Amino acid sequence: MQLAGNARPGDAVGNRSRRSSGRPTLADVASRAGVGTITVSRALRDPERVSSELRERIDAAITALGYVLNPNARALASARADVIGVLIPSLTNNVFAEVLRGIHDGLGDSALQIQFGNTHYSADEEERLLRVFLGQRPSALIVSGIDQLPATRRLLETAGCPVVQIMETGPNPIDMMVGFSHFDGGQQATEHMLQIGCRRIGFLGARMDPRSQRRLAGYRAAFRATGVFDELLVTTTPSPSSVSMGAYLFRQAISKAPGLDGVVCNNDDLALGVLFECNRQGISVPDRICIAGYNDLEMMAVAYPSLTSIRTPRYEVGRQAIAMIRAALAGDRPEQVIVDLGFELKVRESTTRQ
Amino acid sequence: MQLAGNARPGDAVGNRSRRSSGRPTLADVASRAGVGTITVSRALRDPERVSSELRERIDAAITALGYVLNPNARALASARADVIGVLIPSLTNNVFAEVLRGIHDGLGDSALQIQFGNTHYSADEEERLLRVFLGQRPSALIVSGIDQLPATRRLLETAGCPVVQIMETGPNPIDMMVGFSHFDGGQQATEHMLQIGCRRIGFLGARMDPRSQRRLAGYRAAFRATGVFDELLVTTTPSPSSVSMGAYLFRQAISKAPGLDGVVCNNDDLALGVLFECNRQGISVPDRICIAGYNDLEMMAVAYPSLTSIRTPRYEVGRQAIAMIRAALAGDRPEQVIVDLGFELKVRESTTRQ
DNA sequence: TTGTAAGCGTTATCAA
DNA sequence: TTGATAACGCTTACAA
Repeated sequence: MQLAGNARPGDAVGNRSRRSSGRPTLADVASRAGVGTITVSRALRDPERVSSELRERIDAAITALGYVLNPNARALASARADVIGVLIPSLTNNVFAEVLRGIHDGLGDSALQIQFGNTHYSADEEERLLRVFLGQRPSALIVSGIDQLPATRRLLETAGCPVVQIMETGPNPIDMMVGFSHFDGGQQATEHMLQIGCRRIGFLGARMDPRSQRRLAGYRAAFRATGVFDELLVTTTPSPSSVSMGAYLFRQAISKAPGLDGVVCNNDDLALGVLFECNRQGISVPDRICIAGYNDLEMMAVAYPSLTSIRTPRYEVGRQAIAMIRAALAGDRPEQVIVDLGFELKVRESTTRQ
Repeated sequence: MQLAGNARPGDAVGNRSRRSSGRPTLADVASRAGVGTITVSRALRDPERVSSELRERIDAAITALGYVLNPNARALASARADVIGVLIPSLTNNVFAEVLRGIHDGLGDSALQIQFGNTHYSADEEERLLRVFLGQRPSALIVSGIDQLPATRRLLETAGCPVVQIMETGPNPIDMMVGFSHFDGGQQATEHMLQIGCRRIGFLGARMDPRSQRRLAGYRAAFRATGVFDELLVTTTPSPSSVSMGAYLFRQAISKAPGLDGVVCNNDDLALGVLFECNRQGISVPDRICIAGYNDLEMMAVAYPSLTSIRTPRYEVGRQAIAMIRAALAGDRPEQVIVDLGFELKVRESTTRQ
């Protein structure tokens, strides 16, 4: 990396205008290697198509010059940026942070970059960001959930690139989908509690975005088969989810729904808050109150008592989304465009009664 | 937005080559408004410098055409991308997720975009990503911590754009710095425990990145003044931090350091794990063991007993970093290039003895 | 397999 | 204040 010594090859110094960035360009590499610029371009994109002799000379020149390709010039010339636009509703929600981690890991050594947008759970903001992203002609797009606005959906349908809806599955994919059923998760957690003998099972929910709504719907469905339902058992808030919100909602629930003997929570933060509040009030878990969370964050298994939860494959969702995009970009679009990664009910001490 | 109807103005259809993306360009806007392209460009960048009459015609044309500026072309022509490169060590660590949130919020309506890189706590990966970022000629760079490799530091010093080191402060800023002292945090938490009467205070640490090391150093320093130190009190692991790791480290600590009566934890996840383990083993908190965490995540105040922690201004660090960058980009570089945002010891039940 | 010429859509330069 | 022209660094189209 003799950047200082000869970043500017002799034959180019004179030509270099004041506008130049001063960094070596493809042309610099080409002239140093004694080949045409297009050959260097090809050597970079598809080494197979360049003779091994030239390839070696080019590689040497690149190393000597410390050359780095200018992605803006590439994007401009090819009318296509090596960028995947990712729209997710929250950064601080651990669940989406793990999706993002899966996406990054899925990228591996590919040249693709992630352009990330935080919609703050707003469909309007999602559409606004999408328009910005589209201006860059991204290679692919990832959006969260399946409840896009009609106009957003139209934009995505005509985006001219692979689109993956993540975290949920449903009937009408825009293009591809990777996720799991939130309805089933809510239902299964509730059925499990009914099975172990709970009768007055509350539902605690915060934020209540579309996925939360479907978990709630699943909870209601579980009662239709077995239990006796009471609207007072449901306690929700549009406010963001947090551990303290879990404690707060539980206080509300227990005061308005007499005989409460279990709570199905919208997510793990709420569940942890419920556990703490039970500890504080001296309410025994699981003897008097059973608790179930959603997502199965790492802490659930360690809590005392350990907390039952629905394990969701969020990291895998990110990886799978990228895998499908890379396949589509490589020309072989996956046959299965709707991938349901499922979930797993992790039964722990908080719903285990002797 | 009559995109469908006349996205391609009549006078441009014939000229448009097959390479074109099909989207309206600056030239399309210009010809529709009856002005030169450069005038449209100016109207976009600095409306003040264009007469109000032309500005109106241009705005009308932009709306009619549904024009969106091509950032790649802009970056290529100006040799400068409206991108801020952000290098942080982890995505799933809640602390950095909040820094990122602060950064995003600090951006507000500015045209700046974030390009994010995950170093996975590796200095080599940091340098590799930095080289990639530098290829895009970013408007500014944000890096985590103050322990860059010498070569990384040199790259940053010659990057030719504002650079902010975040999450820590120290003596030799590359350019600017926003953070707080981890040494002081570790020291203050430990001194607090010594004050309330603990004598055998353990230190639990995971990951042990440079910031963790300095917290540990602060912990040691607290003993120098008051307590009697014993190397057996320190239990660390290079493995990532987690709640279960907290429980695990505590089991180790209590078995090797007889008489342990308090633990200062590297972060809140570990502290929560300690609390759960104490619950599990029937060890009373704070009567027999006092606990302190680090960062003061939201759950700490809700836990039962509530957990003492060092409140760190991570969201504010992100906002402040962007504020300093925007100021520098606007031409008035902050006078104070090292900003120490401080921290606050939050004393709670886990270190409150009657 | 390699090269030439002509863009890609914007902005810097210089002139009017 | 406005505009014509030439970059910016790369890739597509076409030719050899």
